[in-house]
Order: sequence, then structure tokens, then C-alpha cells
Amino acid sequence: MLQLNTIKEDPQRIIELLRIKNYDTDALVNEIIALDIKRRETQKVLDNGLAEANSIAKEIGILFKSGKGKEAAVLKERSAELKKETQVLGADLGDIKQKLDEKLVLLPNLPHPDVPPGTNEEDNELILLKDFEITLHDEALPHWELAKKYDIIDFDLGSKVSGAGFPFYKGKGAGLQRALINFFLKEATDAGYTEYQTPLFVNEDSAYGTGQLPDKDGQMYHITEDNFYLIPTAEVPLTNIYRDVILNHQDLPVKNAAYSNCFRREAGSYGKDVRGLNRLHQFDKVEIVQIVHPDHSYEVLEEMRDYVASLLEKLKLPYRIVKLCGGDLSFTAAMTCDFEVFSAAQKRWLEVSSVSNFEAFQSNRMKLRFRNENGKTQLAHTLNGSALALPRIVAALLENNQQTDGIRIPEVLHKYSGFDIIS
RNA sequence: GGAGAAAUGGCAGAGCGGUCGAAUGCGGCGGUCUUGAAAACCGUUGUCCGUUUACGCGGACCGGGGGUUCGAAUCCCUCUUUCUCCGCCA
Repeated sequence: MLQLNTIKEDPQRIIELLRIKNYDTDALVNEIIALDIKRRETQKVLDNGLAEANSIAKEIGILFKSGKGKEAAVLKERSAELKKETQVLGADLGDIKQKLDEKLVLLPNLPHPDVPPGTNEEDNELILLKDFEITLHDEALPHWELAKKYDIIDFDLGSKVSGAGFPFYKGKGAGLQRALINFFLKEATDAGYTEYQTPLFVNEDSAYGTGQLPDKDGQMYHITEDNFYLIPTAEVPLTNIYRDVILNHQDLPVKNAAYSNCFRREAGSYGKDVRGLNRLHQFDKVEIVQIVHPDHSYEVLEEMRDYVASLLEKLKLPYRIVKLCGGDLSFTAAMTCDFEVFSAAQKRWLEVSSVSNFEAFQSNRMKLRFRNENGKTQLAHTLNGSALALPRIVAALLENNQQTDGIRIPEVLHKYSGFDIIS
């Protein structure tokens, strides 16, 4: 959520910046400004009424004590009037505030000035291409065929027991999952992140806090009976730890990591995009989150980017990093870098990580603040990144490392997997 | 799932319906003392909104929401959470 002051300072700038993200917010911004003016006017009148009521109540108390009941009765009348007025005004103010909030949450985050212009992924800016030599033999297969051949992932069984997009991992397939999770967590904790195991269901406030609601309603599984949302990423619980919290500046940066299952409805996805592991309703991911001083958030974004890159280096996967253009940026992000690995048999780049700086957008929603060097409270900046999402890593590992005698497991994983080949 | 108790400032813990934004202790911060530190003593110590160039002033907040009253941290209703006992259970 953008801060009201930012919007008020220069509404036209907001509207123009959001055009970069392909949002037309002209009407919305004007509504917000009008509502804010109304809010302040209403509050002024209400506060005056309440102030008078307060002083009258005090006077009545004094009159009663000195036995002047008649005079008190006169004041009581005035007080009753005031009560009626302030009740109406209070209700109005409540309505206005609610409307204002409803409008404010519809406004996306502003893109950072360094975000490249553009409307879709074609316009994203390539910032690093790291190729590794991959030579596949003649009978090389896409990962969904490999999964069947070596009996390590069963998509059909998943469909039977749950539905499409819920695979079973089996034998060394399950072992590889576990190895990757442990590898990612070990790397994260070595890099100074505190490991968490979080709830997989969150309440509505949390879903709002990180910005999944109201923007991505419909992408999350919703348990209506208890009003829980299944987390689409550990970012949600991991960041909401600090909802309504005021940290000390010495506590920053906060670096947290969590492995979790992630659940996404992925409504409206079809075709080759969803083949095999390319897109699932349930998948595994290690997520890293940082809460930092606003002065450093872009340095931290780079730090996190380097960290994610180091994981892909260690796994010896060909990857590229792209900086998302305005049109491809998510609702909540100010800047995002996507990581894609090359999956050699399907000859596709697959997104495996997204590292974003949300600046104060999430913090403002969550009231996540810190006490700065001058003792003033200030919104913190939040960042997060996948480190990493498993399914597409697995897809690329299987496809790129297949040889005639089986699939080689990257060396860094051996101590976690206990095997070095799937055959 | 059933029965009971509770929820107050960073923490602990008071609070007859009327100067209670809230005693007291601890912690934090500033100072005196000290070569330095500790102890002792003095002072200070919440968040948000509105208004103001500023000092300040006004308002809201004692788990959330609603009600009674001229007036609620204090009374009533409701929700949530925590604790104790019983039941069930990986």
C-alpha cells in the first residue's frame, strides 16, 4: 500500500509511474485524494464535538460533587445533543476511512526508476547469462518421460489421488526433493538466515499484509469454513511475523528463511506450460525474506540476487537473470529480478526464482516499522526471493544431467541425497 | 468437544464508573557522582490521527467489535486468544 502522503505530494507523478506498470489509476488516485480531504474535514468536526463532550462530562462530575444537580441537568441536555452528533460523525468517519482503505489497497506499488520500460516479458532486461556446456545424447527425454522411465515421479497417481498438478515423488525422486530442500536450507542458514517452519494456512489479515489480497484472490486456495488461505509461498507467514511490530534499528536486517509447501490454484493455465513439473498446484520451495533499513534495500536486493545465483552455480545449471520491465512487474514489487534455468530437453527457460524489493509497500499494509537512529518510527523495507523453487530445478536437473546410464546428481547434493545417480 | 479463570504500557503488576494515558517495580534513555565501571541519587520513557513554521493544542487507543451512562480500563453482550481441569488424539 502506498503512503497517503506520497500520493498527496504529487498525484500526477503517481499516475504516470503506474502507467509504466500498465495501470490506469487516474480515477482511483483522484478518488483517494477526495476521500482524504473528506476524511480530514469530518475528523476535525468530530474531534471538536468530542472535545466539548469531554469537558462537559468533567463539569458535570464537578457539579454533582458540589451538589448542584440542577445545573448539571442543563449540561446533560447539551451532552445528549453532542452525543447524537458525534455518533453520526463517527459513523461517517468510519465509512470514509473504510472506503479510503478499500481504494488504497487497489493501488499497486510504484516501479523503481531503474525498472526498464516495457509491456511484457519480451521487454525484460537480460542482466546475466550463465551458460554451461550441455550435450544431450540422441535419446534424450523431457523430464516427464524421465520421471516415468526411472519411476521417480508419478503424475498419474497424483491425478488419481488428488488431481492434476499434485504429483507423487517416489524413491530417488523423493530423495532428490529432500536433498534439495536440505541443501537450500543449509546454504541459507550458512548465509545468515534464520530458519523457520511456518504455518501453511494463514488468516485473511496475513494475506492482505503481504498483498496477496485483494489482488490475487482466486489464485489462493481458500478454506471458507474457517476462513484460512493456503499459502502460495512462505513469504506470507514469514513476513507477517512482523505485522504490527516496531523493531529497533539494531535489529535490522532481519534475515529469515523457510522451507514450505506452496499451493497455487493456477486457474486458467493450459498446454505445454503446465506439462510435467512446469506448473503445479502444490510444490516445494525455500524462501528467503529480509527486512531492512530503507537506505540499504537495493544493496540487499543485489546481495540476495548474488546469493540465489550462487545456488545455481553450485548446482551447475545454466541460468539467466532478467530484470522485469514495468509491465511484467507484480502488483506489490518495486523491482524484481527473475532467475530462469535452461531445461535442455524441452529447450525452454524455466523461472525458478523471483527476487523482489517491495520497499515500504508491504510494510505500510502491515504496519511493519522500526525505530530509527533518531528514535522516530519509520516503515521498513521488505524483500524476498525464492531460494529456490524445487519443481523446475528438478526438471532441469533431470533433463540436463541425463546420460545413457542414468541421471547424474550434482556433486553438492551427494551428501544430502546419499546417491549420485538415478538409474 | 465439555467446565472454569484470565487478557492493562518493552516486561512484571495496581487500578471505588468522574483530572486514568493509566500507580508501583524492572528494563531503556539522559544526567550527577567516579580515573573508568558498578552502586546510589535526579530526570525521562507508548502508538496513531488532526491542527500548528514551531513551542504546543485537540482527538482516539487498557485483546477485537458492539452496548449502558452526562461520563467506562472499570458495568453488560459478543468474538478472539491464553491458562487450568475433564474427554479425545499423531
